[in-house]
This record gives sequence, C-alpha cells and structure tokens, in this order.
Amino acid sequence: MPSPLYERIYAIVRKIPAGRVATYGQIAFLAGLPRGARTVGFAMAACRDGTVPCHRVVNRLGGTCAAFDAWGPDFQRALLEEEGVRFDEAGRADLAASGWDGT
DNA sequence: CCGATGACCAAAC
DNA sequence: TGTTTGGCCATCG
Repeated sequence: MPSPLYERIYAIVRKIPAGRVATYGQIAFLAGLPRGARTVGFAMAACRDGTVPCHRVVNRLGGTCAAFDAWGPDFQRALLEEEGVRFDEAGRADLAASGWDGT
C-alpha cells in the first residue's frame, strides 16, 4: 500500500472517462502537485493496482510513454483509439479535442 | 540527511 | 520542427 499521495493520483486517473486522455501535468495539478508531473509518472510506474487506466495518461506531447513503448507503442495508441481518442498525423493524441478537463 | 534517479514540463537554441 | 538545458516533486541507496 503506497503513500496516500499515490492513492490520490490513482483516484484521479480512475476518474478519467473513456475516450479522454489526461496529461501528467493535469493530474499532478489535480493531485495537489502543480509542478510534480514527474511524481505522477513515478506513481504511474508503480500502478500495479490494475484498476488504474494508466493508458489514458499521456505526456504533454500527446505521445505514448517509454514504458508503454516497451511492449508496443501501437498498443496504447490503438487502445485509446478504441475508446474514441482522436489522433493527428503525427501519431499524437489530440489533447485539444480528447483532452480531459477534469470533469 | 544527502545524492542520484525517473512513464515529466516549460523555455531556449 | 526537433533537440537541448534547467527545474519540479517524490522515492530509493
């Protein structure tokens, strides 16, 4: 059972609706860490709960994370596309259209 | 307690 | 447009 901060981050990630993606900075802000995007990534790295849709969490570039690329970048992208997330020609998630505002 | 690391972000070149 | 530099927060040795 990780620190309460982790649970808070996980709770926020779990609140992300399908078809939407949130950035680490956004989650960090909602978690109370306006500048702790790195910490959020660290928490995601330990997201072995299985109940956290970490695949809906992407970096500000709208691209997939290195860890996801490890098992296959297309995996996360296809998964998000399956949920309805729009992608541009650059292969990055369209945060402007499918970005999660926190609602 | 201090130093190093990391699924990052923003600005600068 | 793509790459590089510095800084942020939390965890581990």
